[in-house]
Amino acid sequence: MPNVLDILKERGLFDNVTSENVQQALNSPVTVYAGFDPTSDSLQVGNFVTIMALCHFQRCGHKVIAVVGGATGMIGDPSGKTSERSLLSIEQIGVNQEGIKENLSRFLDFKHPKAPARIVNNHDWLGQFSFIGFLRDVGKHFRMGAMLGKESVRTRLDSESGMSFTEFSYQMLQAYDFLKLYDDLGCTFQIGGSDQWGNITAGTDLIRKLRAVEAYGVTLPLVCDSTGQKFGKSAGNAIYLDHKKTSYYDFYQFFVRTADADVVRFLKIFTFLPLDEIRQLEEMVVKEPEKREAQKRLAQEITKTVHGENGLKVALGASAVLFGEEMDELHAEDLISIFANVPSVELPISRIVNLPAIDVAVAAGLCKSKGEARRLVESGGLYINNKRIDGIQVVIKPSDIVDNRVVVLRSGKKTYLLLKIT
RNA sequence: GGUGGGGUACUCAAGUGGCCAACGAGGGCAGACUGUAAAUCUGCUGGCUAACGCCUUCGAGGGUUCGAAUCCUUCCCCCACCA
Repeated sequence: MPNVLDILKERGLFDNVTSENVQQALNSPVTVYAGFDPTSDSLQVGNFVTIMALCHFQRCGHKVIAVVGGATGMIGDPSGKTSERSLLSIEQIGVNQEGIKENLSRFLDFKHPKAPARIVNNHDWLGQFSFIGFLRDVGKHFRMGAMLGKESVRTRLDSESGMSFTEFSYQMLQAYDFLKLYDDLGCTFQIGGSDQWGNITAGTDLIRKLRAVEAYGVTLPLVCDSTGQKFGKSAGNAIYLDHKKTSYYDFYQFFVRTADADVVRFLKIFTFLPLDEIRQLEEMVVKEPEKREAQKRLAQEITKTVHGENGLKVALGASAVLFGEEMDELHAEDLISIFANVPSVELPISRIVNLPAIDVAVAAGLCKSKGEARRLVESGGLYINNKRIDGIQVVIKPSDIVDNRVVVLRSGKKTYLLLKIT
């Protein structure tokens, strides 16, 4: 059995460990957990690093647990945040938790005969506590000095915005999660982003103190692109795993647009491709960067994992057309299938024909306001059926509606939206 | 509880009675160039309007004034020190 730590290291998924004994401890099967915040009903590609790491653990024969932070999500982790976040309702967290379960099932094997992955919700145990009970049973074991020394606490205390007691308490909750998982499921490992260091060590400390057992933590790098931006955002919007939130096409395209400087690193982190194969792709980036073979491969691999063969097919089809020929000879059927499950809006014909293009762009949601639509046209960035609109007075003609059924709206080079006539 | 500092658009940050829809930077959007890359250059970046212009916005409310983000007042919130 390969040591998972070696794999993490060679794939650029390793940041730090809490103990020198980690490598050795991983020579035999262990139980490992990672937490996921239920801030949305779908995970984002920003969660990939943690997900991939969990996958590698499972592939190496370890038991993996995904913890949905149903309770901690109601508090808000201050780590890596500059300001306190708003609290989520219990109902919303329930909805989000279901979505996250579904997302993870695409990566982790929950039916593995020997070591099936499992998902638990920390609200199941943290929700049981009374305030007094928690302070007596858990809070008693925490020292102020250690808590105040945490990076996440110090940065916030030094900042303008300060920190509430609620957030300050977060580390105790996460530490208790770890303890609980150790007691109930024999979990001795926690993985998380490098910003989780303080929370993870809070847990290993608590377990050592109360159970006289060494528990371990492995932190993963915070993945940024070559411009220093945190990985996973496109135009400020997160890329979600749920195709209703991020279409197959947009998902695929997000990865196709990876910069040359990042693509090899991302292949290692976000795919299971053998390193030999990645090296070959690396050569192609150097020799024929304009072909974008590595980027395409990256996008294909990830899209296939997340959305399956079918999702990939849709994304490839759409990409081929939209970055290929004119769409004059295409019919409504083609367009609808190309745009299957991608951003599309239905409008009655009365809100389209003979109306200014800018009004339609707003009605379809391509632009937020008429002013924005006007500016878009003035800068030459609005297209109807891939033809540039060259004046704010241009109206949509009946002939612009392909087969009387659809209109393709486009903003800039790559933002497409299909308008269906009802 | 006391004293002092602060709350400005997506973010940071100027502005301290009219020239402020509000300097500047970042971010974002669009255009050019290109390889659906990077870098660079250009325009835009509260709402409505073809436009003149009108409307809403500077923590919240009230007030002074011909006129306030700017002055007064009450309240809320944050930071620092003291208790």
